[in-house]
Parts: sequence; C-alpha cells; structure tokens
Amino acid sequence: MNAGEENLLKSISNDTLLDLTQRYGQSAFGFGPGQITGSPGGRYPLTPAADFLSGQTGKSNESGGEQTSDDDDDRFDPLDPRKRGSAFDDDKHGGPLSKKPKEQRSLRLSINARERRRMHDLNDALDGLRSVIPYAHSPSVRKLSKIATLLLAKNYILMQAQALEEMRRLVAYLNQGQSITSSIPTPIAPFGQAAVYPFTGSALATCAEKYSGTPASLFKHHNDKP
DNA sequence: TAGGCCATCTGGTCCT
DNA sequence: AGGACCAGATGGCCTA
Repeated sequence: MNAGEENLLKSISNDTLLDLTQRYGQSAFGFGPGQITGSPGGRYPLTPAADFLSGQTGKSNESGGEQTSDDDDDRFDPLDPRKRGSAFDDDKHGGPLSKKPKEQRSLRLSINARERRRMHDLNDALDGLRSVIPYAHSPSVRKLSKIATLLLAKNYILMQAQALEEMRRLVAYLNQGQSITSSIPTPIAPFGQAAVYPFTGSALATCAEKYSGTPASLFKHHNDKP
C-alpha cells in the first residue's frame, strides 16, 4: 500500500477510520510492513467515485463489438499522450511499423486496438469491483490502485465468509441453548464471556459492527497472507 | 528527482 | 487464421 492509499484509509470516514487506522493500520490491505516501504504517493488524481463510475455509464460492451480499426475506441484519444500510444505506430516518428508493409501495419493496428479494448474491459471490471467493496467513494478520496483493489476485495470476501461461519455457529448455539433450558429458564450470559459462550472474543465484541458492513469490520480480519 | 502507477505497444503462445 | 491472453518494454503523470 502506498502513502496515497494510506491517506485514503485516513479519509474514508472520520469516526470509523480513525479507529480503523489506529487498530489495524496498514495491514488492512494485507500488505506486510516490508511492502509498505518507499510509500511514495500514488498517481491518482483526486477522482470522485462518480468519476470512474460514470465511466461505465453509457458504455457498451465493446468486447462483443464489431469495431476493428485503431481509432474506433471512443476512449482512445490520439491527442492525449497517455492514450495516444507510443511513437512506434506513428509513421511520422519512423517507428518500426513504418517500415513494414501496409498490410502488416493494418494488422498490427487492429491487434493493438483489440488489446486496448481488452485492457479497458479489465479496468471496467476493476471499477465495478471498487464500487461494491466498502471503501470511501467520496471526491476527496483517491481511487484505489489495481493491486489494492484486488487485495481489499480478497480480504472482504474472507471476512464475509468468516462472518457467515460465525453467524451459523451463533444460530446453532442459540438453538442448542433453547432446547436445554426449555424447562428451567436461565439467563444467557452477555456476549464476550468466553467461559459460557463458545465463540471467539473478536466475534462477540463486535458482533453488531461485524455485520453492519462498515469499513472497520472489513479491515479487521485476514491480514495474514495465504 | 525517485518511485509508484498507469496506458499502450509488441511479440509470443494457446485455443477455437 | 483469427482472437484471447500474457508478460516485457516504454514512456507519461503524479506525489513525497
């Protein structure tokens, strides 16, 4: 996780994230301390969540499209240096393609366009992933990097699986207690008392928070690497 | 200025 | 043969 994403965590939510960063720190992303070193900022502009979400609006599925030429992609901007591509496909720059036959050049441009669309589809899928995992989507928060998105999603899935498992155990425990104490009503011990409640302390102490879907609950678990 | 992140091009490989 | 997928190379942008 870079410093930009560290800042992201700090700006997710004034209340929950303060607690989050203090308790779980950077390991919430699943990175080890050694992987945090360097920590120069990310390149992301202060992109609102709606910014990359709006990139999906009105977007057709280009993978199944019939467009084949190099300039058919509406997201491809020849005037934008970051979207224009390298000088290799520019005759005026005398790139390798300029020495190839026109047919080969045309084929290469077609392949390039296809690859570009494929990568755009991949990025759209990543945007979709960002939109469903709980992290701040406010304009003041940087967009998650690709690697951070994947790691955060992985932790989120693992946390949800654990939450589900503990919920099952909770239901089983309640059902069991009901059958045993049906004749003699006994007060049930409060959550968190491990002596009478066979669940992990973390599961009990933050039961409500755990299932509320807050970022804190997301970052809390599964910091270890497989 | 270094390093992180990204988009794009490119050639290779595999699959249909 | 054509398309999908992949990884390496390259260069631009941004931030500390």
